[in-house]
Amino acid sequence: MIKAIKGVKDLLPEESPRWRFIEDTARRWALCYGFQEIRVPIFETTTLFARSIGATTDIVEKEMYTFADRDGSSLTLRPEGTAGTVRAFIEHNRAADPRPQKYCYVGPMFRHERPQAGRLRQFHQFGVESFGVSDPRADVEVMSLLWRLLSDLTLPGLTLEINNLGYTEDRAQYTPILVAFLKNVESRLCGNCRRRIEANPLRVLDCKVPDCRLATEDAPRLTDSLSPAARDHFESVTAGLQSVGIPFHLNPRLVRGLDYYCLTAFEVTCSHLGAQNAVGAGGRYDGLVEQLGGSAVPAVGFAVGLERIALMLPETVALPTRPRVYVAAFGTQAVKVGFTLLDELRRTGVPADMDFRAASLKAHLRQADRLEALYTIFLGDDEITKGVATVRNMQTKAQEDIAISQLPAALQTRLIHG
RNA sequence: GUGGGUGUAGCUCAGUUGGUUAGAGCGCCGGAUUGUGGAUCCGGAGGUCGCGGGUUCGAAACCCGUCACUCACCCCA
Repeated sequence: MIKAIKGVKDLLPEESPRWRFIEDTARRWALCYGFQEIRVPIFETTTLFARSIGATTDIVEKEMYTFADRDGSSLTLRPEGTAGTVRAFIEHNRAADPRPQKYCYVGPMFRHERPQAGRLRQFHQFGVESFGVSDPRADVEVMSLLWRLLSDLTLPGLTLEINNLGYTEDRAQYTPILVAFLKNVESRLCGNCRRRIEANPLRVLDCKVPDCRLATEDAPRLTDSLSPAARDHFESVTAGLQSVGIPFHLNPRLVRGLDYYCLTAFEVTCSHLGAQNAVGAGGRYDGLVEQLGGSAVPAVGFAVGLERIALMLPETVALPTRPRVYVAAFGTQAVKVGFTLLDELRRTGVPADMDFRAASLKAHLRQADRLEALYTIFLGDDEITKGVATVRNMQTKAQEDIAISQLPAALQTRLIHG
C-alpha cells in the first residue's frame, strides 16, 4: 500500500467544512480590515528564502524542501508566506501604486521537521502583509485583525504577547552587551543555550529551562539599549492597542525566529494546545523589501497556523452541506426517467442525489435518510405510467403527487419555503 | 537529529500465567411476505494480529531487529 509521506495529512470530507469555515472567516475579517487576497507560487528560487528568513536560521539551515530543477537551478518549497509576497510586491513594482498595499494569503507551507501535535511538514497558514506605512497604527491594525479573527473563531485561552525588538542598529549595539553577560553565567546555562551564546544570543532569553530563566533574570535588557525612536514607536503601539481595547501582555523575552523582524514583535498563544501553543505571530519588517532589492518600504504582518486553529475550534461550528433532494427510482423504465430527472434537477440548481446501486425502495430510503435529504422523490413504473411522482417530506412524512415535468420548479419552491 | 509511548476488522478497542477455527461495539451489505427511512431482531462480508527473524511441541502474546504512527525535546504558525 502506498501511504502518504511523513508529516502530511489528508483532509477528509468530514473535516473539510471546518477548514472552509476557518478560511472563510479569515478572509472575511481581512476584507473587513481592507486586506485583499494575493496568491503567490508554492515554490521559489532558493536564494529568496535564504536572504529574507536568514541564512543561519533553523528554517533555512535544516528545514527547507530544496531540490534541483531540470536545468540545475535550486528551487525551494515555501516555508512561509512573507518572502514570496514581498518578492511579488517588488517584481510588480507595487511600491509605485498608491499606498498602503494590504495583502492577505492562505495556503500550504513546507518545513522538514519532526511531526508532533500542531506541527506538520506540509502545514497551512493564513497571513497578512501591510506595505508602505511606518505609522504605529499599522502595527495596531494588524494585531487588531489577528485578535478579532481568533476571538471570532471562539478559540479558548488566547493571550497576546508583544515585545519591542528595536531597530537593527539597536540590536547590534545590544548583542555584545548581552553576550558578555551570558559568558559570565555560562556554567549555569543548558547545553543548548551555551551554543546559542554565539549563534543566536537573543534566543537564550526565550529558553524555557528554569535554570536558564534564573541565570538570565538580571540580564541586561534590550529595552535599555533601544533608541528613542524605537521607544516612541512602541509606546504608540501599546497606546493604540489600549485605545481599541485589545488586551496584551508585555514580554521582554519574546524573540521571533526569523531575522527580518524589527520593532514590534507579537505572538498569540492558545492554552490547551500542547507544546506548540503559538497559534499566530508576526511583527514589523521595515528592512525586508529593500533587502530583497526593492525600495525602502516599511511593512508589518502576521501569520496564523490553520492546523492549530482547527485543533482548538469547537466541534459545532461547521456543518457539511449536502444535496437536499433524493431521487428514488426503481423499476426498469423508472430508472431511466429517474436519471434524466436527477440531471434536470441539478441543471436547474436543485441540489439532488441518487444511489445508483439501490434496487429496492427500502434501500433508496435508507440512503436518503443517511444523506439527510429533506425530500425524496418516489419514481416507480406505476408513477411513470401516470406521469406523476410521489414527493415525500422526510421530516413530516407527508406525501403528495406532482407531475414529473413540474418537479424541478416544485422542489425549488419547497426548498426555499421549507 | 535525540528521547518516551503505541501498532489486532473501515473506526474504537478486548484478547487471562503462551494452547487448537482471533472476538465485541459501531459502521457497511442483505433479510424480517411482493413499493415506504431512522428503532428492534436475524444473517453476511471484512483481519498474512505493522513487517522480518528468534525461543517453543505450539506465539497476537516472550526476545531481538526493523518500519509506521504518536507525544515531547529542538524549532516554529
